[in-house]
Amino acid sequence: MGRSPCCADDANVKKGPWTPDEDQRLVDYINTTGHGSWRSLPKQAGLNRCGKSCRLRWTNYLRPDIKRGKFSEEEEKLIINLHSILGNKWSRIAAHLPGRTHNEIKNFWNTHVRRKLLNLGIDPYTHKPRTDLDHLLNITQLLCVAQLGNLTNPLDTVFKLHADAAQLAEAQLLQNLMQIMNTSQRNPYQLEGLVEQTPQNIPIHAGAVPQNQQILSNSFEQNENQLPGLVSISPETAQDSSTYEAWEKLLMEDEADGGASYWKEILE
DNA sequence: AAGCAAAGCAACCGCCGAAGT
DNA sequence: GACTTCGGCGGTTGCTTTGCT
Repeated sequence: MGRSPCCADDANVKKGPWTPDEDQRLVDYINTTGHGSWRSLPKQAGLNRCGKSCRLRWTNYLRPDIKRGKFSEEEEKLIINLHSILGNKWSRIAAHLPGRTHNEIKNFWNTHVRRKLLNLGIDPYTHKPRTDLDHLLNITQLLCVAQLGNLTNPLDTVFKLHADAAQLAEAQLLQNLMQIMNTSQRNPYQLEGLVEQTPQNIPIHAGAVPQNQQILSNSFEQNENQLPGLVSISPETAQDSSTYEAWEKLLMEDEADGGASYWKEILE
């Protein structure tokens, strides 16, 4: 059924940023009489705004119990943990962070946490290591640099660092490839074998802590010290069979370049 | 100093479910 | 039961600020 757009009947209502005067009017009104019906509030408070806009302004900005300023590390960890359980249920996450609004948390997630996890190679949707092509390409770039270093001056200590990084990346890549092959043995181009377990699919029972609740609390350390398991790529980065096509291309190019295939060697 | 791009954030939009009629 | 109203939520937009060249 849905509902008609808020205040569609009144095209004259003001939109955009709130002025300090409007804020004051809204705060004064709510402090003296309470918000009551949001739809009728603007008229009674002398505001040329729609009720929805007033509610949003109050709940996201003017409420006296709102905590403003930077998120602490504890808050960040809590958000990541809760997101791994609840998914994009911002209001439910906000309920666990006193003084924080769902809008604030959502923005914080989209601007800080999401990028941070992506940089760490963690899929912000599944909270597990990424296997999408972009991420893998970063690893291959790292490998290329390391290979180049070995060719120009194999004894140089600087390049030893590259080599170490390359070993790590290679191992991770190898594991990912192995798992891709294992999960799609019948047809290497088939993605159905990859089981996607999104946070939304995980049932939440009172008192029962889902197994993956602990994932994020130590995923940073996990990412540093051990090779993570494989998960499917996130919806936003999903490239279906193109990922495999890219791999096929890489293998073919590799073979064409040097006779003895470097990638084939790794795979074998 | 100017121009541009990226990041940050407030606010809007449209949908959903609950409650009321 | 059908319909309307309302509050709430998540996704998205677009303006402002910041950082870089």
